[in-house]
Amino acid sequence: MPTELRRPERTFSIRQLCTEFKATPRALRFYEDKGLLTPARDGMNRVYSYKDRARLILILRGKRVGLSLQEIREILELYGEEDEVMVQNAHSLKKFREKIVDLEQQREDIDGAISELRTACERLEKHLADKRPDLLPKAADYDQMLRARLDGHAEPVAAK
Amino acid sequence: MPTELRRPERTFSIRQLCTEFKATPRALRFYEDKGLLTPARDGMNRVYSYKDRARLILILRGKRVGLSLQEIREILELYGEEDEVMVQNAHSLKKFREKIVDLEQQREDIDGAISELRTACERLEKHLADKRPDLLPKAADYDQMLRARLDGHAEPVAAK
DNA sequence: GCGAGCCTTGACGTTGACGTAAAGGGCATA
DNA sequence: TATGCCCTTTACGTCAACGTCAAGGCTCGC
Repeated sequence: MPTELRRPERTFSIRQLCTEFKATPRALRFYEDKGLLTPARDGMNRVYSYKDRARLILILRGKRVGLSLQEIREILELYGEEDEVMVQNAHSLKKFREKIVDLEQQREDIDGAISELRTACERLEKHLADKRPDLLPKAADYDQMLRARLDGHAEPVAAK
Repeated sequence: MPTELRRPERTFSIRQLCTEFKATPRALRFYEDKGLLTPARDGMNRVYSYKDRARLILILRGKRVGLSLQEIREILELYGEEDEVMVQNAHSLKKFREKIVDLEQQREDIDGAISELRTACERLEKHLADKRPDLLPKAADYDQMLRARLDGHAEPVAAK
């Protein structure tokens, strides 16, 4: 086989995906149990396709925004059946619309929480600066941490 | 007593707060157990002050953005002790900063999720328009629903 | 041929955030 | 005085989302 087995038909082992996304095998199997993933098999072993990987990305992001696995599954199912016996999909549509409203609400909540945390931080900082200036951490550290996180995250986690 | 016992010193029963914020008595007692609320007592009964109510609002919002009760408690504690024996608060500061980064990440996730859900909705709508136009819900309904939610929400839930 | 290291399938344990049922007290209205 | 309705505490149950063994199979390298 030639060296070019790059993007298109690549497959992944469970461990590859796990280290790539900082998940655990147990979690991936659990998602499979719940019908969110259905990787192929090579004998006994799971073989994940690029599509599976894409689904996993969606799953993880869904989780981060607070969707239940159940909700995530419903969304994912939409991207497959496309033209199945869908009569009750009017129901799905309604639920999705509601979820959008929820998420917009959540966005506001987050903005609020962020500004509150910022305030709390400022107060703490001032307090510390007054009484225990020795304990003040370097601001630069956080700049660095922030940058580090903003690169990686949902997209492949720095697979070293 | 005069009819004006409005804003300042008002107190609330557990049920009042529950119906106002769509919580359950069990939940409020649970928060108390965990040290997030400490309402006064009238004999055996809990009496919530305006400050307690404010804390409750923060608790509920914290929950909506995915904070654990533990984390929420730490934030709330900051708004009271102000100048206690705080040496390890440098640690809190660090944790809050990290949480801010988390939340900013989460905001991005939500934006992504929203646009994905919108796409999903559009596809579903088109599909339905094609095959089962009879099932299409009226768009106006959602305008209404959206408005209804954007008024109420974290602030008092329409206490009818 | 055998240990290391990957994988598999059960099956039970855990944690957080409550739900739910039991047993009782306090006040009001019929 | 009895019937509700609200409150209380104590205690056990539940649900999601895994974690954590246990027991076993494949395959590589030596």
